[in-house]
Amino acid sequence: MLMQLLDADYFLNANKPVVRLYGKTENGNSVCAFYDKFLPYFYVRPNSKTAEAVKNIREIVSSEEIEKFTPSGYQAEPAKLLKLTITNPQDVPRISAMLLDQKAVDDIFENDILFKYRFMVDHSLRGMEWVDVKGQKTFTKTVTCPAYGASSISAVNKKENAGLRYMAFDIECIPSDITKPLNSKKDPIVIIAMSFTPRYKNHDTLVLVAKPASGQGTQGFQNEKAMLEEFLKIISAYDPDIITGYNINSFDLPYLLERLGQNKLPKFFGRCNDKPVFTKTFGISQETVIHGRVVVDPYQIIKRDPWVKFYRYNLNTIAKALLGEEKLDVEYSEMPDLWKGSREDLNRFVEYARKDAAISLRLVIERRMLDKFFEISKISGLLMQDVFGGQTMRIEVMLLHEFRKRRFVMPSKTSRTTVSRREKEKDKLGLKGATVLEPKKGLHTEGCTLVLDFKSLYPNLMRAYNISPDSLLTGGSFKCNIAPNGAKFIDKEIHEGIFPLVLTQLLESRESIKKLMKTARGEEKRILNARQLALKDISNSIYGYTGYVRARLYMIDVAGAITAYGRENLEKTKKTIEEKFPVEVVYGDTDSLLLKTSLTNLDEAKELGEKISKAVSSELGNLQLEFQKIYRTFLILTKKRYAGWKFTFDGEWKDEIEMKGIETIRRDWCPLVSQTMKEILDIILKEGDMQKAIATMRNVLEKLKRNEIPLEMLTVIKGITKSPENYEGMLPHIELAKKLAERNPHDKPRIGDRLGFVIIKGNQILSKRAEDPGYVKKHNLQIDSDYYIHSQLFPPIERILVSIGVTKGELLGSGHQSSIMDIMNGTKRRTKHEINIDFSKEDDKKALDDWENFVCQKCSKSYRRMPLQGSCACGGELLIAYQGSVSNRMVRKG
DNA sequence: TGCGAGCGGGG
DNA sequence: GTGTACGCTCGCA
Repeated sequence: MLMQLLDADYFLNANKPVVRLYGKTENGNSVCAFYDKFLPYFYVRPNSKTAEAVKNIREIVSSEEIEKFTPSGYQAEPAKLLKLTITNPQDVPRISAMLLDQKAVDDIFENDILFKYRFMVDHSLRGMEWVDVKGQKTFTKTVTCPAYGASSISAVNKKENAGLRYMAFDIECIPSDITKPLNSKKDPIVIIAMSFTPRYKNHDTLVLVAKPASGQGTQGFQNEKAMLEEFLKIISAYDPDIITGYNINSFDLPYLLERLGQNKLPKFFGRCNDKPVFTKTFGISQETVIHGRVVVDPYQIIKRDPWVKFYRYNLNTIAKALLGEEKLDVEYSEMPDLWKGSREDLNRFVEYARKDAAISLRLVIERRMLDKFFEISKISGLLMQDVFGGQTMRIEVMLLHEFRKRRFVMPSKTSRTTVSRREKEKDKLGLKGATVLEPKKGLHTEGCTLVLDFKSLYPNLMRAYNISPDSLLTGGSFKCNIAPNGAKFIDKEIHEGIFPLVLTQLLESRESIKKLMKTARGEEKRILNARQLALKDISNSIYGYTGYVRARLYMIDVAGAITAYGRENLEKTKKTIEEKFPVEVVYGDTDSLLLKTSLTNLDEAKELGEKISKAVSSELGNLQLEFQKIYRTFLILTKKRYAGWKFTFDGEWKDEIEMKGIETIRRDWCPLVSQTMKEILDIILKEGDMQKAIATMRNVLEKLKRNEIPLEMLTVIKGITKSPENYEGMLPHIELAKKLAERNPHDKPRIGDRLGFVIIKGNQILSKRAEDPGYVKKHNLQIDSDYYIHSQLFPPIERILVSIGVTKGELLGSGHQSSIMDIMNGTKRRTKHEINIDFSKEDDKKALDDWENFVCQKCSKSYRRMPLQGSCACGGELLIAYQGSVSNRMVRKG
């Protein structure tokens, strides 16, 4: 039997593990294979006490001498290790802790590989790949699908995907006390909406209601319990592979589990009957495991995508942006009334829920949200349930496959103490990051600016210089490459490192897929594209992994060698280009160079860009510098903050204003700021008319002073998430909510309401001066124009205007000295309301940026973002340093 | 400037 | 589940 591998787990039978592989046959049927001939094991580096200790631990059923390479530095000979086999996977942590405590081993390896992955790696099985199962049909009640007792299990090469069944669902709940947030222990689910692809019994959607109701695709029930029972029945009957819904991981699924418990209903709706569905909580994010199915949360996928950023991530914003579709308009605070109201009210509530479920499913299906993750699963070997996490697990499971093939062992997960030691060391010694060339600041309008960048720079550097944990030389004299940071890597003729080897496979595979894509069409082309994106993601993440303190293969010298070669390469290339071509390098960052030309003709500029690309690439040999695009005009404020009027050629020229590190939309900016900023940038870049830009700004300031800006343009909207007394600090919209409640005790703002506010003049602190725009209009109150000028408009726009040499005098120019003088004098006062531009949202586009921070060369002060002046407060030059972690906590100096 | 609390999405 | 993990922004000292 052939099946595509969807999920895996194991259960214990007489204290021995039985692996279960859940899959889909070619016909799209669900099946499960059982395999009981595989036991957990791990490796130790033995010492004089080992033999005795092993003898005394009865759980160890066998001990085998074995030769394996360890990946910390180049080793000519394998190490002599012991492979210890036990029976119950759950005993492994205890037994390895015991061996370590007794100092009965010198080292331990692979003692924390999840059992399902231990099995999969040893059988060369990867998630979403095909598996050949030889064996007999077996009768069991532990799984809900046909089961096979397998005598052998092996990987099969097959490209097609089996058809999958998708179900999205969305629950609606009513709080019993509308002044308090929802409480899953008390507040019932009243509606469950579902959406299916393919259809379920001729239904695209189905809505269950916990009170009598009727209608097309609507089913009423006596109470919550009866409705939940039907929901479980539908899941069982439809048997979805993918369960999805917006934010289901941290809302709908945990809430549903709690309600099932409260109603004394079973929590079994996966494909096995012996393990309930459960939610794991870590920090803030939650994840629900439904054995044998895949939980997909489009919210988490969209939010974590480094390539696409939205300013909000609620379903309405996302659906509008990705589907051109909006939610039905129902406020949380209306829901209790709709639930208790007329038939029409209830119907509106039902249709609201139905649409949410339908939109969530459309996001996943129409936006092909899973294509890339299916490929990541196949490439890394992770099961679908785990591909939505971070890069670390992907890399480690992928490497585990490669390690096994090449007789290497994987170090164990980094202990807490080692993590903090690495953090301290890194903090002290630092890790130099990439070069960011000093920008030729200001506006470049005369000639075109060419943008060129190195293709897969870090992966290719690793290949070119054989940079890898297992090729790093720690002693001995061998033929080697010496990196600019002093690290030595053995010549690849003697030993090719595992990282370069894996990267070569990934990059070559990507190149051949890109070739296939040229002639492919439709579905086939889409899958190829998803695969090349997945390959790119994984190859780009390997460098970051080597400097991530929690990585099993953390090697600071390896990470340092990569960036050192990168810096050397960028400087060299800059020199070469400036010597050979009539261009000036105006900026460059890590792997990119921006070259200013004297050419005003796009076609000529393109020709020059391609010529430079060819010349540099052929000189460098193993690295390719590609011509990307043209900025007809280019404005750079500081390192990492710039905007350009971009032109790309794809049969014809296309143009667009492109911004990096400059944001025009932020949640805490009123629409006036976004609009003015866009207008000014457009004028500067497309018209190059400074006077017009200044006049535009001045015009807005004056209108503000004269109260001529419509209130909508000044309104910031924020939602109330809990009752006012539960807010600790002072927030404008909460203060406003209190005021509104006092004014109108019969219609207080409720949890879930969204309040728009403007800031009015007065002597109280800012938050107390938040006011309802309608109230302001009615009572003809004065808005606080100083606030809007100082705290909203001026900070971002002043940075742009000043960078292009607009002097303060010029802004003062016309006859409004006194008022605008106030603004200028206010620059020092501004710190209080200063709004930092956050470029991380835009500039996260490169995965690499997640790993960077900025360290002063002179005083070693570190910054998470490039300061606005482009240098340290002490005046020293800032180097991009390597953060090597996703948490900003670790960046901070002690 | 540094720290700690609180929020996001969902109802 | 051979677990144990966010990242950013704001107010306040």
